[in-house]
Amino acid sequence: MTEFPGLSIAAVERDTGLSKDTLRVWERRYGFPKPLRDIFGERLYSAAEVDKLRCIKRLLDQGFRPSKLIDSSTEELTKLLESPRDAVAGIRELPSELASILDLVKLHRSDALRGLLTQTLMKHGLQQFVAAIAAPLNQRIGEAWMRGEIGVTEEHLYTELLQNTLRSAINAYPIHGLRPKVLLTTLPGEEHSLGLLMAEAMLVPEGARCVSLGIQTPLSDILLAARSGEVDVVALSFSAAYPVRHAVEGLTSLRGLLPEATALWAGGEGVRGRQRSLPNTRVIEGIDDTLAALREWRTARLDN
Amino acid sequence: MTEFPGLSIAAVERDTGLSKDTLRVWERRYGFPKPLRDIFGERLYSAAEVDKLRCIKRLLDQGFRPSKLIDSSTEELTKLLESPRDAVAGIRELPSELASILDLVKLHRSDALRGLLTQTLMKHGLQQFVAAIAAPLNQRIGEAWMRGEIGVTEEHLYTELLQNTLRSAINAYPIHGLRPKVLLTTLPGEEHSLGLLMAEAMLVPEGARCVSLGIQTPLSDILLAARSGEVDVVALSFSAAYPVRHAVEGLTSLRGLLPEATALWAGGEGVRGRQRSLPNTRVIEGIDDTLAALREWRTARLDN
DNA sequence: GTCAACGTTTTGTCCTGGACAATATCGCCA
DNA sequence: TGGCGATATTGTCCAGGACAAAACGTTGAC
Repeated sequence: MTEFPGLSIAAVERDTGLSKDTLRVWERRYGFPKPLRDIFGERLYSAAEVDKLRCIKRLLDQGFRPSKLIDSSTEELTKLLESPRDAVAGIRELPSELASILDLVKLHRSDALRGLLTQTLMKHGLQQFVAAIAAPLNQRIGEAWMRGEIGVTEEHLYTELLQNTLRSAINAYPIHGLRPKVLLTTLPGEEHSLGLLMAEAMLVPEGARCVSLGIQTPLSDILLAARSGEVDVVALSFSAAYPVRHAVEGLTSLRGLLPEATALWAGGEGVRGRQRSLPNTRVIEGIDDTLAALREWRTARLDN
Repeated sequence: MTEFPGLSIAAVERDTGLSKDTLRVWERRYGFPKPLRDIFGERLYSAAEVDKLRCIKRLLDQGFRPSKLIDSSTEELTKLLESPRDAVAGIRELPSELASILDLVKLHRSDALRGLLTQTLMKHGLQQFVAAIAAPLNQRIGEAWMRGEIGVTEEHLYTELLQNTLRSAINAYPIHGLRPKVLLTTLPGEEHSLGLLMAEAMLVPEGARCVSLGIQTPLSDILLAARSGEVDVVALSFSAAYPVRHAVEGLTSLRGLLPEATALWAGGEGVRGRQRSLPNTRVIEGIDDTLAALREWRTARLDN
């Protein structure tokens, strides 16, 4: 490896998501980061500094304040990232925004809805937004549709706009980590993609490397992709509408064909409470449980 | 509607792709843009300024220099954008990027692919990206899939990532204009959503107000939405896989049921060359034709 | 006339250091 | 315990200076 000189401030902005202004003001106030300068006084950030900045950014998104983090070492920060994840499960009463969104859906106020979704996402961060807003909302919308309170149009509109919001946020994450590499998709016949998208939204901020294939990938192609791509986890989503029998059959046969080292996760209403029928498969009970599954995978990997 | 005060510099950066630094230095050097200031001296850009900036950015991407453009009116810039698109921007050497993207798809390099898509989009602007990159690429991928050169996995991966990229860009447009209000969807049975997304991506930068319902909206619900929502145009997308007979039948019956004042557009491979069978429906031949259809609607509206 | 080399202009990005709005945190009192 | 000002923290904005990289224009040799 040739000694690399360092990253420019623009590169660090892209890689960490911290604005140039923020990087400069931190240096002024806290003395970190303290990048070298090139011949002409421009900042050159080291790889170590960028790593630490990435950790800090992630903790920031979880509600920590910069001053509490900036003096810690990268190791301490990493530990903090892994262990005490109550922050996400914490604050749990956001019914006001939830109701507002639901109202806008019923009124077809698509512009306002788009704005409110984005705004709510910004305010709570991606994971909180998914866990506390999007997931409950999906359920409400589904119920309302069953009761005939809302029509197909409203449900479609909501799905589209939520998809835009989530995909924007996912796409904006500068670096999708390394391990585990998670392959996300659904079996043929499953029409719903929101579950997949929500799972991806939970995983990406944790530094998991997500590869989504969207819905309806044939079993043989899932296997092919999992084998050729050095995939650590195959994650499938099943909506309430998916026949349980198909889900269990598909998962069992997939489990038999996948390499033993590859984990298999199954989530969504369609498999809720089916852990007993699915040995060697991790059934994810509710969107929060995604993070638990991830933590389990990581600790298991440390022991080996 | 309440009079909106203006956009902050951060909003304009997101909206136009011009950095804050660039915006400030242009103001200093050229005297444009010259935004108002709020109580506390912060810039507030008007909608007109942002429109002009968008034009300039697009021309910049085509090889013009700022100093030659900055004194022209928005009308002159628009004319420049429309007429000599192929003459000046004869720089149609996009096959290199196209080939790179195709290679990355084949190699499953999802992270690199994501980066390249975003980067290419930034470089060419949303509309150019769709017309010159995304649309041809779709065709290539489709052909390669038919010939067995690529598998389901690759095609799914490509679709997902392109969707992320386009939805991010669409979602980033802060103000979706006012007229025409366009309702985008597909008839039941259509599985492909990329055509819809590309159409939306072409329309949104033109100031059309797009409401997408995603795929597979029943005819009755399309009618309901069109009537209740004061929709000017209903736009449907048909992939090559969609049975022509169904398309023609669906469109004909929809045309009969929609108010006369509501325009009906149909696009995609599935209806290409079918204008003769579809009176009072505007068949959109190719993605570029979307803009022509929009222009027609607007001039027709002026005459009335 | 073509093309390479070199000086000039244009243009985007980076710099410093100051300021302030928005938000979080703390201390107080009911 | 819970509301509510005071205070501290933090991100973003501003001005104006500077310079590297790229585009442009000119010259001269072949």
